[in-house]
Amino acid sequence: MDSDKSHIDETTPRTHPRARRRTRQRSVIQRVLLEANRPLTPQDILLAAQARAPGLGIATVYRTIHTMMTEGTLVAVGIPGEAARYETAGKEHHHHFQCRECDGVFDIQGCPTDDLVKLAPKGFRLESHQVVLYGVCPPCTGMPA
Amino acid sequence: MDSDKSHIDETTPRTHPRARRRTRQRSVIQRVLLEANRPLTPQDILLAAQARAPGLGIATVYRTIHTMMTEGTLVAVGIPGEAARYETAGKEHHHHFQCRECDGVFDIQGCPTDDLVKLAPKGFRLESHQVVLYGVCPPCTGMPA
DNA sequence: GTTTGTGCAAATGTTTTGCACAGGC
DNA sequence: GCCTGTGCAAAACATTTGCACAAAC
Repeated sequence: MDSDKSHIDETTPRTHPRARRRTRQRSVIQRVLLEANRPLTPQDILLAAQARAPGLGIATVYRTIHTMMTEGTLVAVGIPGEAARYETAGKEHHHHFQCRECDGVFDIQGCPTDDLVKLAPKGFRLESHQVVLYGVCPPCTGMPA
Repeated sequence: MDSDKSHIDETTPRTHPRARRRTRQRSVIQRVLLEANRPLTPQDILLAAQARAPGLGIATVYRTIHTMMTEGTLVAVGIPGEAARYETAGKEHHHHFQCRECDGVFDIQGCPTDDLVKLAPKGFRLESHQVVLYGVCPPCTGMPA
């Protein structure tokens, strides 16, 4: 659906059927994650990445996720009972809102860090935290987005 | 590849090969959930329930989880990248702490509700929320529990 | 040359579903 | 009798891993 060279530098020399696109798929995945302004599931990432690099496999998505999480450049966002979603860690510290109507996840600003720190019981070393708000997003309440 | 009766003594009245334990397994599962004072994974629930009702199947665990979530008597606790954990909803409102060393999840008391309410952007209808703190638990820091 | 990243497919793990049947009504 | 809950097994879906080989160095 897109001629590779159109927007992917990827310097693809296009030699054999399957001899190409051997350049860092990771960069493709990173771009997808950077451009999304909300957490994505592995499947979301796969689909978006395949649009840019056809043939990219799900294994590469998972491997890249793990690599980036280890590096600390990606964070997992937990949504109860659902597949994990991931987003780049570079962003300003923030939290999420999930709409129970459309299941969409939105970034929200602000964080009562000081209040959360007080929650950690004695003896527990607090390193990070996550807040998820649930409710209904503007479109789903009938309001304009 | 095992003769059923060979090792399932388990107080099995042993009438027919599989004519027994036909009573509400759900009550067994509910008891397990009530007695646990922390969120459990479906596998945790299965093991604990099987100790009380041998032969109870994983499908029953999942079906009961769904039923109870629909009723609102069970809530899912989201831990990024891991299997969902569940706990009874009746408890006092609280949140969780997960140790990154042992992966254990602990209940913690207190909740800065008022501060969290302020986080919801205009137009978003806030219905509930969840806070997860991450760090290291006392045993894993070398301190006595 | 060696090392690394990748696609593919198989393996593993998790959750859901179809079905037959026991128990409660 | 009918309805519901259940065990079992298979299916569906999610995630990880082994392997061969191309690309990068």
